[in-house]
Amino acid sequence: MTPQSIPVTATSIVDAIAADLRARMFSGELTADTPLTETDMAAAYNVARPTVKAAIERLVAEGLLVRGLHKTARVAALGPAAVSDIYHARAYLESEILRRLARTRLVPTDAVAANAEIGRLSEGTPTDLIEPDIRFHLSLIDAVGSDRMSKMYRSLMSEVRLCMNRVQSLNLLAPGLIYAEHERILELIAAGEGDAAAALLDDHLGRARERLIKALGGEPGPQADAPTDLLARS
Amino acid sequence: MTPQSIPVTATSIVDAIAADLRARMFSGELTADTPLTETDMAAAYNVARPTVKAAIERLVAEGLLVRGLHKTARVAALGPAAVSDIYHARAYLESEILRRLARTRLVPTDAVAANAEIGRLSEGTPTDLIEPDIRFHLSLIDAVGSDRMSKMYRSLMSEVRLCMNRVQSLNLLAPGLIYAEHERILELIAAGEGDAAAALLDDHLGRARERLIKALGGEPGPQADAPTDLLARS
DNA sequence: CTTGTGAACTTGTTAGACAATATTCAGGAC
DNA sequence: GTCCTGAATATTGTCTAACAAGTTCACAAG
Repeated sequence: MTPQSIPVTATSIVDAIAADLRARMFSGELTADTPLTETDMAAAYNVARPTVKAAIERLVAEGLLVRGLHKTARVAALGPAAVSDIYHARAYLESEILRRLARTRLVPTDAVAANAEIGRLSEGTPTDLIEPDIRFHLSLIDAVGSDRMSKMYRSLMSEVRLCMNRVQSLNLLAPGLIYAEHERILELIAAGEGDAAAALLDDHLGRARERLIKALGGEPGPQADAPTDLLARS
Repeated sequence: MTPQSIPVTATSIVDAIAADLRARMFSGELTADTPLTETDMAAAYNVARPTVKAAIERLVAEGLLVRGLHKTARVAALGPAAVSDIYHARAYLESEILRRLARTRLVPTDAVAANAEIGRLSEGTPTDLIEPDIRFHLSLIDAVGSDRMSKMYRSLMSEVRLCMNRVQSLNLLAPGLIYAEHERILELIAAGEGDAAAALLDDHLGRARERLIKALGGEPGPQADAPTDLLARS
């Protein structure tokens, strides 16, 4: 999957640099608010400035970097508000997906395999659970076969991975509970109970959201969305 | 509470060119498969090639242009498979949104206004209905207050606008019916009947999808899209 | 008719440069 | 001492010119 050679000769240099920067952000080497000066990056990768500039702009479009006009790009510092938005969006996308899967009672085999791996890793460190957990949710989305849905959800998950390495104390994951809830979700899909599956997922993601926000030092406000612009219609 | 959001239009040349190209694609001036050669565009806009290159790459990331390595970028030719994918994704996003809105029984005022405009335009040409129709659906999404959901839905709608001008015979829109169904959706939200609202929207978008696919000369298969020439990016 | 060869065109990337803007830091006013 | 002001520095936005690498198409050879 990941292009292995750090020397940037694989496909497109811009692609390679963007992929490398992404990996370094996910691995925690590049922490939040780390500035990525174009000239420095160009020197580090031994390429010209426009090349690394294109890679940076791509990551800005993905939301992993932030930059203002004439300002140095920095690794996005996803705060409580961003985490809340990301997890709400995840819930919106995935709960509807569960309803559709439940209609056909189709249980993706990849999701089963990913959760089985989570079950086996109950003794490992919480960090090891991140990858299989992401695979579990991604396989559910991919099962509906919509390229655009998969792409959108992957974009959200990349932001999740970015803010995951902000909290060193990853005790926000309870392996046994996660495994059990995933398993229950798969059962509800097989049983055709879409509403129950969606409700459980809402709870599942809602608790993860609150824990992550608390770990980031924010107030876990249950909603705090849509304050204006709404009117009851009689 | 919100410290930012002062609408200063800090515009760069790249942004301006990207916006202009987008507008020209939506207006139908740039039709599907139109090649956008970098040197030609640079000459047309009287800017350097890297500048227009950045604008093109941005539109490629948005899915409005397609390009292979070392190949000229062209306006995306959204075929039946792409339209099916786009409308399914729309349904996934928006039906869940309707369920959440119905829980609080809050009807966005912008959606009411947009549909009222549709009602007044029942005599106009079908093309005039596109803008208010898009505004109607966008206001529903925006009402939940998730920046990422709004961004994702806007991305889908930009693709919709792009393939709209491929079909000159826009008789796929029945103004009266659209107005009535929109109104019914708002009523169901106000009544707290999320399931019914989601089901009606599914039908609403499903019929629009089939008409559009038929107008593009494809088979309106209910699901099961064979991935064709989507996103040649490596 | 198929297959290769080559020229023309286009993009990928580099180098250096200049202008515009942001940031920083020193110095002066109170 | 603190705050404001302004110049020096740093960084990005954009341009010009150029070369390398790849694609497309016409055309000739088999």
